[in-house]
Amino acid sequence: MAARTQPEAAAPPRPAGVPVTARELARHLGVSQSMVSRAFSPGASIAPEMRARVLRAAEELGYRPNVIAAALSRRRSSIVAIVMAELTNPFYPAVLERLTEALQAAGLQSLLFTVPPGQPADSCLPLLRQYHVDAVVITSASLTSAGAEEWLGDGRAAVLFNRTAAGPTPLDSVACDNLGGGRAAAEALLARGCSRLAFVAGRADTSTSQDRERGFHAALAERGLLPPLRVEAGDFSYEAGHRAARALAGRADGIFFANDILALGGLDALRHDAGLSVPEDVAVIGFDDIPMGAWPAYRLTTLRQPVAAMVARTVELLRARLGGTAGPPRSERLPAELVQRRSA
Amino acid sequence: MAARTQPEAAAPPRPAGVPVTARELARHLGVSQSMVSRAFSPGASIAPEMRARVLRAAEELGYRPNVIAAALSRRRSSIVAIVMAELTNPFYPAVLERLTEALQAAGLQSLLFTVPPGQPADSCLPLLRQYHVDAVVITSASLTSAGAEEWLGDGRAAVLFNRTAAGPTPLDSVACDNLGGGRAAAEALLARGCSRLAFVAGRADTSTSQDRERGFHAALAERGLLPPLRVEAGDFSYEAGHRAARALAGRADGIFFANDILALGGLDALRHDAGLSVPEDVAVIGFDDIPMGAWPAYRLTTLRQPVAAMVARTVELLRARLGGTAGPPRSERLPAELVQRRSA
DNA sequence: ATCACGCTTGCATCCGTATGCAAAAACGTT
DNA sequence: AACGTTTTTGCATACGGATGCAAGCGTGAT
Repeated sequence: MAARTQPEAAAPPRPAGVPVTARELARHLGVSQSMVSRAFSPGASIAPEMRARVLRAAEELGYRPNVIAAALSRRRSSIVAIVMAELTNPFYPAVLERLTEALQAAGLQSLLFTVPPGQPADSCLPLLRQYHVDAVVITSASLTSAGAEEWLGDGRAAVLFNRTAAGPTPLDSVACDNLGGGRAAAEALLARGCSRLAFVAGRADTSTSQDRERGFHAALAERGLLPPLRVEAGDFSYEAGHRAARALAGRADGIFFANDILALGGLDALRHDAGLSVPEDVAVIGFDDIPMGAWPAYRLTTLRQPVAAMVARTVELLRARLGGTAGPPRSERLPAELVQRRSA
Repeated sequence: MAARTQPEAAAPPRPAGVPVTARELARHLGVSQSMVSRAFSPGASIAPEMRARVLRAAEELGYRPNVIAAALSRRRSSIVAIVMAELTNPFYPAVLERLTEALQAAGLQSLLFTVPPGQPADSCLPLLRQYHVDAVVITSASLTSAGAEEWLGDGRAAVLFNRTAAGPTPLDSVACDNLGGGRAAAEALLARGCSRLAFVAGRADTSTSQDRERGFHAALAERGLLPPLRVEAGDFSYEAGHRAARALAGRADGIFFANDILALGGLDALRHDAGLSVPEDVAVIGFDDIPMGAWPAYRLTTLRQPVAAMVARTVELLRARLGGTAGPPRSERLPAELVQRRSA
């Protein structure tokens, strides 16, 4: 206690930019460095008054624990890797923004990795290991099962976002109910009286495209209808949607695109290239609900992914895993919501 | 050398997921841990054969230096923070993607921070300090001069991307020649024969909006023309552009929007709300060249920012600063290119 | 009053790598 | 062959905090 008022024995005025360390703070308070450490560890064995005293002094001296050192010692970095491809699809930046915010709010930081579209996220694993990230959120890409097993070795978590793994997997995943969304799309088109339906697939190897297609098919099959026409765009891009729609012009009166960016490309092709009017000649439905779909030039009917809820669930899952609350891998499916606009 | 063939004295089969350390690798080779460290430090004092031997063994055993430990020891993390706001403006995800790639290629990782639009990046500084990031790239946000001075204390670098600081500043910045772009916009509109020009500002406190406006004004002033009408959208968003254009409908025959996302909103307002045709009744020019501007629904004439070059320059600047190649702060200005499409 | 027990605290050590310094080895010179 | 240089190598320690363990303290029960 005396230490508070005693002048520090030759405390050198620290140069700006050199951070205060726990040891220095401890010396200043006349306590041990352990106490400083414990003051900042929730649940540690420390008297409430001591903690308050340390925290107050930390505030005064501008002490902040060095996360790097903590990571080394605790073998936990509080860093979450976000692996993304397709940042050019506007759906993902929105996800990224919210995810980063949610992680920051949970005391975690986001290290961003990008992979070329279509590649599995496996190529990032060595880097992730090097950076000792605690967890990884993989979105717009997937992980091979070999990669998954390699990763989930010890206490490290992984969540697939907007993707599901094929077959049994040890990975958690959060996505929206793509099957249900596909059905809803079919129902909406049928309700409009469309009779010649078509589906435009994105990348054929993605669970999103596959599930949406399966739901779409299932709804038709239940009504005893023929399966829809099918075009594979090959890619989740405006240009791919544009090409796909040109191939369908005149052959369908209701098109369900695997996502919005495809649908926007499709809409433009139908209107500007094929000279058709939407929704009179052909109805169009997309998936995601990206902002541009709502613009007057498009007024795209679509299925909205509950991004906020998906992000929240993702962070919850991560924290549970990191906290050691094990349990079997979970596959969360949040419902998609039909947003009726002009295009259908 | 003998160690290579001698069986390890009771080397426990390491559990999967626990990484090999430099010490273990060293023991395996019968050399000191320092040698392993030096084998991985370019320019360190080590015999070429020794380095080769260590690297080969590292490959075999799957050793990768622990970046966290290295960061602690060297007081350098090889992590660059990217501070962003406005991820919903499609220009920035594109920047982010390329920046991350370029940094990865330079052996740096990107830690992503988001700040609310309009806020200075200062609120991130404590976190940046905690994470001991080496450098920060600030885009779609700025830093107060107090924040800048605080940050540039010791060896830490900062680059403003697509922003310039007001007044003298110790910060490097990379942006495109917004003034020149503004002039080019004016010239293009005048060349079309527009006589009632208008400028739509974004956030008034951003250097991008200000410089583009100043260039636009300057070109008009040089020709002895009156200054343009001016509307302040208040925000770089589609909706803001929409509102601004409605206010201008009928009062201008050539509008320069501070960026593309504003211009797209404006275009839709002019066409769908005001019933005007573009470019017949009113010509429109944007800035950035986001992908959507090229879509058939818009065909927006715009000024293209040389993103790839800007990113490359940014990474160069960062590396120079981190390498200690000091020099006075630089302000890089890369030329914008007029992309002629239908809207003007 | 005595003892057992629980809560606080400090001590010592560890996390995995980098690096200054001194010892050792390799090389060139006269 | 002896000696001065220049490389290479190993040793020891620092980086900043976390944590198991034992010592110190205060409490209640007997």
